[in-house]
This record gives sequence, C-alpha cells and structure tokens, in this order.
Amino acid sequence: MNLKELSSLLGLSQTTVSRALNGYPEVSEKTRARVVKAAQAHAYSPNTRAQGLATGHSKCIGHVISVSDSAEMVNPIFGDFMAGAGETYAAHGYDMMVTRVGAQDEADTYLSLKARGAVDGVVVHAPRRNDSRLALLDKIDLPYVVHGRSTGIKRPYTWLDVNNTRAFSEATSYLASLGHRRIALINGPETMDFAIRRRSGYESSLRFAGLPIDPALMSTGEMTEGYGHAQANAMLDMDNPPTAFLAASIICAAGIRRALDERGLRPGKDVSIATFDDCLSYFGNGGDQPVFTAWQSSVRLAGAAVAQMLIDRIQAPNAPHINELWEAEFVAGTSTGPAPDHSKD
Amino acid sequence: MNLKELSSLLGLSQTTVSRALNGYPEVSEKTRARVVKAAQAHAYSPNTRAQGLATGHSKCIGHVISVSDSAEMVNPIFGDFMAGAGETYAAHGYDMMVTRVGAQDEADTYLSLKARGAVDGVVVHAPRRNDSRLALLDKIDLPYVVHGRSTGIKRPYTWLDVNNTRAFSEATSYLASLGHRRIALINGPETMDFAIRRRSGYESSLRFAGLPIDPALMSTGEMTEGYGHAQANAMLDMDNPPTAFLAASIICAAGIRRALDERGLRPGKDVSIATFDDCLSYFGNGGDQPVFTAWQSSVRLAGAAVAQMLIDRIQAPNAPHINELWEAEFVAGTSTGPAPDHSKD
DNA sequence: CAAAGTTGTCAAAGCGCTTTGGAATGTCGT
DNA sequence: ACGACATTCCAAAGCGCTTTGACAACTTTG
Repeated sequence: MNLKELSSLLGLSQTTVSRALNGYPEVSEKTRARVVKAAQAHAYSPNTRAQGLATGHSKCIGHVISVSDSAEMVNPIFGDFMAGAGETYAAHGYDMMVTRVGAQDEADTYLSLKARGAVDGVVVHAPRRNDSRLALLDKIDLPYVVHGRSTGIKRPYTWLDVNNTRAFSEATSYLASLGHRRIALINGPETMDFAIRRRSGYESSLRFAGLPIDPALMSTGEMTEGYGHAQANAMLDMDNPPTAFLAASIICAAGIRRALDERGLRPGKDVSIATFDDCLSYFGNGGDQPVFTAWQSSVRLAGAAVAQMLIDRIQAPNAPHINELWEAEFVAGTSTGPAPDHSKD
Repeated sequence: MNLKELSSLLGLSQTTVSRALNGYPEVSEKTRARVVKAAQAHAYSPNTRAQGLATGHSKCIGHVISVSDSAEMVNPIFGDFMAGAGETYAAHGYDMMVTRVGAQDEADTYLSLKARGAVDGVVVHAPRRNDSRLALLDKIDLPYVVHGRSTGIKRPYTWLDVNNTRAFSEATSYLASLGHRRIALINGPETMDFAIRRRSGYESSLRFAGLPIDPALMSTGEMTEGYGHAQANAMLDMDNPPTAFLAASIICAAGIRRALDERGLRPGKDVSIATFDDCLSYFGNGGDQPVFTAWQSSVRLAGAAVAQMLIDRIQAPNAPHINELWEAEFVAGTSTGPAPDHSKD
C-alpha cells in the first residue's frame, strides 16, 4: 500500500492525503479523519526512503562504534546506552543506525554516512583527547553530540558528560580519609578523555592529601573483568601493596574483588574497593545494600539525554551549543573501610 | 556531489556513470576507470535513499531489541552479537538498524519496518517458545534469521543456535560424575526458548544419573549478577543446600561466586560452579587459566554467522532454509571439583 | 559494398513521497 | 448580484538514483 493507491482509493489526490497525514492545516478536519482512518485500516506507512528523498533528511541517527582491532573489545556500556537512546528516538520517530568500524576506517565511515545521506546526525562515542572526529564532523557539517568531552577542542560543541574528575577526586579523598595511603587506580584506556580526567581527579586528591603519586599504583587498559583481576593481582604482589583500589567500572571492580577473594582478603576489611558505576542493567550494584562503594551515573539515562540533545540540535542547527555535566552520585557500600592497622605488624 | 553533477562534470550521461560505478559490462574499461577516479576524487557516494527508492531494497538490516518493561533489562550479549554482525554487514555494504521496543509494540515494530521499507530483513533475537513473530514475518514476507530456535514452530525457517540442551546435559552429567547429588540450575528466563532447552538438558541428565528433580534447586530469571548472587544465597540457606551450581551465563556465575566468597566457601572445593559462557569481550573466562568450568560458544561469531545467513537469505529468498547447530566447547576451570565428602561430618 | 551484428553511450521513465503554485468551490460584504 | 477572500483540494515538478529501450558508431560477414 502506497500513497498513490491510498489516495485513489479515497478519491483524493496524493497531495491531500499526504497533507492530511502530516497534519497540515489546509485540509478539512472531516477529510483528515477519513484519511487517517483509511491509512490505519490499510496499514499505510509512508516509505522511509521516498520520504527521505523528498524531504532531504533521513530521520535516522548514526552511532559509530569503534572496535579497537587489537582488543576486539565492545564497550559493555554500549547496550544500556543504546537502550536509553532508542527510547528517545522511538518517541520522536527517528531510526537508529549502528555502524561497527575498526579504528582506521573511522573517518571514512563518517564521510560515507554524510555523503550517502544515511543519517541526519551522529552520536560521538568514547571521545579521545583532541578528538579529530569533531573537526571532521564540523567540516562536513554533520550534526553531532558527544557523549563525554574532548579536552583540547576549543570550538564549542554539544556534549553531555559525567564529572569524572570530581567523581575520582572525591573517591580518592574518601579513601584517603579512611586512612588509606596506598591507593591504586585501575583506570580505563588513557587514550580516552574520560580516563584522563579520572586520573587527574585521582592525582589531584592524592596531592591534596599529601600522598605520593606512584606510577606503580596506576594502570590503564580495557575495562574487562580480567583486567581488573590481573592488575589487582600484580599490585597485591608488590612489596608495598595498595590497601585500596579505585576502579573505572563495576566490571573491573568485580575482577579486583575476585583477586581479593582468591587471596583470602576481605573487601572492605583487609583491602578496600571503590568504583565508578554506570548502572548497567545486568550488573547492578546490589540494590538496597550496595556491594561496592561507588560513584554512579546511569549510562542509560545518559543515552536518552544525548539522543534528545541530538534531535534538538538537528532541528535547530544554529542554536547555541548545550553542555551538560552530570555529577555522579555517591553510594556507600561494604567494599570500603578503614585502612587496616599495621602498627601491630 | 551527486550523480547529475558528477556526470556533467565528466561529460557523460548519468546512465553511463551509474553503470560504470556499479560494474556493468556495457561500459568500456577506459571510461570506467575515468569515472571511478573522478568519483573518488569528489568523494561521491550514491545517496542511500535514492538508491533504495530506485532499486526497491534498502541494503539495511533490522535488529529489534525487546526490552522487557518490567526488568528494563538489556541483554548483555547484545554488544558482542552486534559487533560480530556489524563486521559482516560492513563487508557486504549493508547498514544495520537497531530498534528498541517494549514487549507490547513488538508486532507493530516489525509491521512498520516492513511497511516503511526500512529494512530488507531482520534478525529475530531471543526467540520464545512458539514465537508468534515468525508467523508474522512469514505473513508479511520479511526475510529473517532466528538467533536461537522456537520450539513449536513447525514450518521451516532459518536459524542458528547453540546446542543448549546438549551443553546443559553434559554439564549436569559432568557435575554428577564428580559426585554432586544436589545440583542447582540458575537458569535464564524460561519464557525464552534457550532457557527451556537448557532446563530440559539439565533434567534429562539428572534423571539419567538417577538424581531427583527438585524444583527448589531450579530458578529462572534475568541473567544478572545480582540474580545469580541472590539465588545462590537463597539456596545455600536451605537445609539441604546444593553442592554445585550450573549457571546460565558467566555474569550469573560471577554472582554465584560472590555469594560463595561472602560465606567463605571455596569455589571448586566446597561448592562447584559450572556455567555457560558466551565469550563476552569484557568478561572473559580467564584466558589461559579458565576461572569457571564452562561450556562456551562465542556470541560474537554467532552474530557474524547469523548476519551472513540473513544476507544470503535476502539475496536468495527461495533457497531452502538453513539451520546451524553449534556445539558449545567444554573448558575445564578451577570452579568445579569433587563433591565434598560429608562422611566425616 | 550492403547487411548484420557489436560496442559504448544516452534520453527518459519510474521508484514513492513532499511541496509549489494554481484552481475550483463556497462565503461574505456591499 | 458581484467582486473579494477564505477554504479546500489538485496537477505537476522534483528529490537522486537505476534501468529500459533506442541509437549512433564501428566491426564483421556474405
């Protein structure tokens, strides 16, 4: 069923039927009702491609997911972010297109998306420092919103980020205030802007507390469970091991916890763990009784909000850029406690 | 840059340019080379929508993700499956469209996808028993491939599944052979076909081993870490607790493990854990030294294979239906061991 | 050397929609 | 009763591509 058939069926012109369905005022309410009813009865939905061709926009939003070829790692927050964004898109009649790409072909992918008119805008995921994608997107005039920020980019752009610096600064101070003097940072990949900010928050709090900054207590890598486990193991083997860990994600934290368990160390007693928590739907932090002491911020809500910002941006491309900085919320869990007293050792 | 501009720039007709780029034989190699070079120089890519309108297919594949409104749960395998599928799509010039939908609007979403001509085919995720989507898709003639199977559907359809029955039967036998007589099943949602099969594999091996089937040792639910933890805790509180757990996913297994750790029970010594493992990129099973004894099958590879099957199906809609049943691979971890000897209790 | 293929190219139609610029019809003031 | 003005509808153009059918310009054949 297409427009032509439907309109001849109704004895109306295509123009009138189209206007009736799209809510234009120059069609009487009587005929509009008639048209709408017939459209429903015949399950008519305008052909997306034809509509796009005619209007010049695709009502589709692109998400380019860079999969590092080395690690072949899919960011675990991906699913929840998409779920949040998808909700917003559905509410506004937008489709969502996902493109998986290796790091090399990143630029080409955006160019192609633009040249082919496949999307009206894109969400930039996992921004790096001085991320070259932003200049590219500005140049080719493809609307975008950044989930995160890119330090070093001076031109304004629209972004939504969590205050990672603050969260990791608070977390470090919190652990220091519990008496911990050897606090390890199990960070995400420090090619990512958020990881850089997290480290800087961590370091500034260490300095503020008068604690040394020890590179041996800092690690960077893909945020897998195995990574958390391996790093914790390596650090706990040190002569002067950390008494507290600060993890980049709850999945890392789980790995750290496993390392403790294997050694018979009690989390929150012998060794503390604090973590950032993205509120992943399949890996909750224990609900009523949080397991991990955490700074949390829902990536799902972020997805919904970023999607909304992008839709707004597409509809008003010349509006001033909006920036949202969300504060992570502190939850006290059982994974942290006072630094163990070694005076009796 | 569009076809018209490019062709007038070259002093050729649109026809010739189009044919040259699409590899038709009736254009001389000399002009073809000229056209290809110019296209590259001007970064010309045919407009997706126009191309789609003209050819009648969208070169786009749909993934409809049902998010149960109650649980608001995003399946954690989603990201890895997409990464695998995305690779295949990219190689064949297909785009990937993702639609998030609540359980109610599922049927409408497929109808709309079809009516709008938005996709050439869809992947059916998480099939249920007697899944009504298959009949719907057959009726509206939208090509599809099922990731999993749907018990009760008699008409042939194309699917790729893991032999869940076998895997869980083997796992149960394995645990029984270690002397476990109280083996708990921490299953996924038993509205899902795969979970039903897993249970039946589990039960058949219990029967075969002459062990009783105790509903108190079986649970069903969304496969979160918290779920695994809660179920394990509840069961370990029983008068006659299980000595082994069989988990539906490595994430559940992590939760079970946490429950053991909290109680000072040693995995593989006091209580065993076996699990199914989807080989999630962010939650590996320890690499060289597997943590969990597991039956594993890469969901990423499944994604790539399903995508390929769907593309084939779209290109040859009348070809016979293909079914692939993959066997899960056994890996021995440290999480299982002989049932503890209670004779000295 | 005319008739019959080949080869390389093109003009134009068509995909299903939106939108422009009329054109009918009806209503109203005078 | 007549022009003015809304109101309601429509024919046709156009979005950027593919594809059909035709046509020159060459080759080859008898």
